[in-house]
Amino acid sequence: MPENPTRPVSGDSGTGAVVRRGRPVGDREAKRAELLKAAASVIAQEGYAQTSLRKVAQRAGCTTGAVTYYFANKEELVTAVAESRFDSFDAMLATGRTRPDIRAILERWLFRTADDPEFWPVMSQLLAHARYEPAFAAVIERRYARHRDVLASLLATGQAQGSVRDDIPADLLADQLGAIGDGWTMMFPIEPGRFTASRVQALLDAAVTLIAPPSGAHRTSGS
Amino acid sequence: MPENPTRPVSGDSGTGAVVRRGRPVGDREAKRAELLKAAASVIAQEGYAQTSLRKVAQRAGCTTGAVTYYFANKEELVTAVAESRFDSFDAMLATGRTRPDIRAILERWLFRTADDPEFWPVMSQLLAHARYEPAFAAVIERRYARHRDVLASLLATGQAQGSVRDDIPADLLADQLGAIGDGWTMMFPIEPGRFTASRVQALLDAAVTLIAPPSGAHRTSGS
Amino acid sequence: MPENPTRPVSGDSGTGAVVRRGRPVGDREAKRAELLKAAASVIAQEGYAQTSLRKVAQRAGCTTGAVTYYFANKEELVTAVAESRFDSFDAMLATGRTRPDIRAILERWLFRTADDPEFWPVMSQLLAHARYEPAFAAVIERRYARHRDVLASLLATGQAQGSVRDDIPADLLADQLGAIGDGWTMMFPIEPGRFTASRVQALLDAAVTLIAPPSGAHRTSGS
Amino acid sequence: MPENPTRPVSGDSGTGAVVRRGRPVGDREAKRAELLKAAASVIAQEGYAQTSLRKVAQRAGCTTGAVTYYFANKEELVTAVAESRFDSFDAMLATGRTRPDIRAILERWLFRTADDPEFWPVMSQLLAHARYEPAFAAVIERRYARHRDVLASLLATGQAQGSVRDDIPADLLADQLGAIGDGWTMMFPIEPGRFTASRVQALLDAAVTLIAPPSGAHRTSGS
DNA sequence: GATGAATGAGGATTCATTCAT
DNA sequence: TATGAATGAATCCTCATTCAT
Repeated sequence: MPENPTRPVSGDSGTGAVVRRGRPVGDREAKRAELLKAAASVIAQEGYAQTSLRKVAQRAGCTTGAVTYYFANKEELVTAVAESRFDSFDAMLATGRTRPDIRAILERWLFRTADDPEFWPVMSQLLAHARYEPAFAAVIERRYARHRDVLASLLATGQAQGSVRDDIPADLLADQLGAIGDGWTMMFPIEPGRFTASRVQALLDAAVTLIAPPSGAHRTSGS
Repeated sequence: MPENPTRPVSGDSGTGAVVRRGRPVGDREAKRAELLKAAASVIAQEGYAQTSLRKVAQRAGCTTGAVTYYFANKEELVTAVAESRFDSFDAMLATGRTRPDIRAILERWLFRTADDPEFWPVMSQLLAHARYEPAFAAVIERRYARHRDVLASLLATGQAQGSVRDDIPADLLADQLGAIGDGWTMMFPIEPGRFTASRVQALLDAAVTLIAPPSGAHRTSGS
Repeated sequence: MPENPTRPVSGDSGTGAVVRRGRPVGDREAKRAELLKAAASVIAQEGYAQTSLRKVAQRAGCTTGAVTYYFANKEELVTAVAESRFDSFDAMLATGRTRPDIRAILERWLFRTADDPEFWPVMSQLLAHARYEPAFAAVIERRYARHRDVLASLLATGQAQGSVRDDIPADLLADQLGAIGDGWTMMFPIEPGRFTASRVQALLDAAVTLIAPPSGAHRTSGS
Repeated sequence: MPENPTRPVSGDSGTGAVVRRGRPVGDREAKRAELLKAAASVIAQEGYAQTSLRKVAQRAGCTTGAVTYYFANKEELVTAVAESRFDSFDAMLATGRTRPDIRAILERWLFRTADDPEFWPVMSQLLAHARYEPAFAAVIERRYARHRDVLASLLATGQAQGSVRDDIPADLLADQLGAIGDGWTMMFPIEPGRFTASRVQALLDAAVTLIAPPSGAHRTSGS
């Protein structure tokens, strides 16, 4: 009988690369990552309510027994999916952290879809379900708080440099931008047609203008 | 074990109406509204994924058969719930339309919870599920488009009057505010503790400041 | 009220095999055959319209879940029943093929009940339902065509040997005999009392006389 | 409360014409005939297993209450459908009874579809279900016995006139022809494509040849 | 370590029937 | 006379979970 598989994964497991350190065979983490990928895929394509362990197993090309072997139960699987998504989001934010270009960061923040088209659908499903799965809500709360802190300190830096308006505290600005990101996360899967490239650019310009210092305001164009 | 089906049920169903076999007064719409209320309540408290017709029936104090009598299937029920929620939101917006105070409108818009504490949870569940129920996504799209138009024209009026910044087109501003509202709709059920009255006021102030004309910017306080 | 699902079931399921949770010996085909037998039995005794997966499960001494585990859905189960019936009919025809006695063959063909008293009722139910289950009609068509071919070639041989009238093409004779078999298949379950042994013998004699060469006609006696 | 509606209809009600004698309004029999037609139509198109009172009511353009008002229960409705089908079959046979042309009679007997394309499907469904509905089997038995008698006496007449072979008793011949008719009744709905006009003619010729006196045998052609 | 057979509760939906109006 | 609201059991099917192998 395996050791209790309830131990959460804390490594970066969201980039799709299979992590292989030490023993290269029978890698438990690799198998878990594989299942997480399959689970995220099912959630994105079928919706949380229609996600079943059976479908995840089929997508991963294994048996139902394997899923419950690697994850104690459904809740644990879903929670792990959430963790891995946040990992991948964190990795995305970390990229190019060298030059803190506020526009580039916002772009990644608000339209976090570049490399992973399933990111938005998955996150919207997880967010919606968080309220009803306490262990799961905890993950969201913890990770979101961290994100808000990162974003707030980024904005504070911007305010100190004069590139961000300082008539609103950085933490409130971070909350507003976070809410905008969440709002788009929800709407994008429903109305993808409304989010053309040019519309996204215009929305981004508008967001930058909103948080720019008053003197730096510049006219943006609608779609 | 089922009860003898020939014995008429005479218990109180909760609304004070006595439930009987046979043909009661045919107030079809009232009964539908009652069921919609029950459905919304279940969705809010249990989440969409855990909502079943059986639970809705129990909450409404009737049998499952009664639910499927009034609504052809689950999809129809849920879609009707969505419509009714939008109706109540529209009614809320219409109230006090006489003086278009931008702050009051935003308050109602972004924190649409005053009279209906279940509004946010229900909407967040419906939004999340819209993608996977086409008939349902159609309702969302149609209603949201209307809302955005209303908000955009409101903001355009504000721009003409000088109370709203005009360096961003009204439709883009409306989109941003809509996204903020959706974002909070999602987060509020997950982290209600974060949305204290004072924090909500601060967020509202910040939002007003964001869309105010540059010259009218005024310092807001964080939480 | 359901029993505690953690307690393993240990009762005898009727066939002598002890039913247990977990992974038993994986004799998939044997279990399927067992379920098919149960299904045929239910169809024969209750009629297709009153056949449910639950009844099949009860007859087989297992749970409904087990049935849907071995057969994706009802249609697949019923189709498999049809195939297995045809298999058994084919096997019956093949028996004693050594001496092609036309009367013995007809007897087996028209009164295919010798070893399996449920054969007629099952076939009549399946036949009647075939029209409304395409996947199922396909099985019937394919198998019936083969049977007609076998019968026609048999009759052609008889014609060549002079034991079968040759003023009617063999394929038409085969169709007529096939129709007679189907007709009796339908009527036997409804009026079993009419099919006494002597009446069956008389019908068989009459059928043989019908297809005998004119010169070989001999007087048969009624019931 | 209406009088007990269990009294069976015994008039000719199968030609589709609405019977109106005496009081022309509120004609109970007319309404029943209308419902019977709807029921037969549903049985033919959906199959017995998929026939529900609701569907019958929809097809007839009335409420479910109306159906249970005119027929005590489903069994009574179905039994009445059977009676009406036999009525229409009897009427068909009675037509042109003046000159007892054996071939014309057989044609009507075996291919009773000329004026009512739903006749075969309905009869095949009713036949298949008869075994499991005693009240219903009784109707079948009684009516079939009458038909066999009619056919047997017809054949006996033919034998006396020398137009039918007399080496097989008339009652056995009638049974065989009846079985052929039933067999085709079953197969026609499943494989309509096999029953082309020319094939039907060939089958008919073959049947006539089968029962013709040995000396009168003539070569028929296959399809 | 990993499988997959089996479970049984619960899912949505359909149904024949009842009966107050 | 005729309606249609309401019932509750039964339908097929899916599910997370268990566990002998």
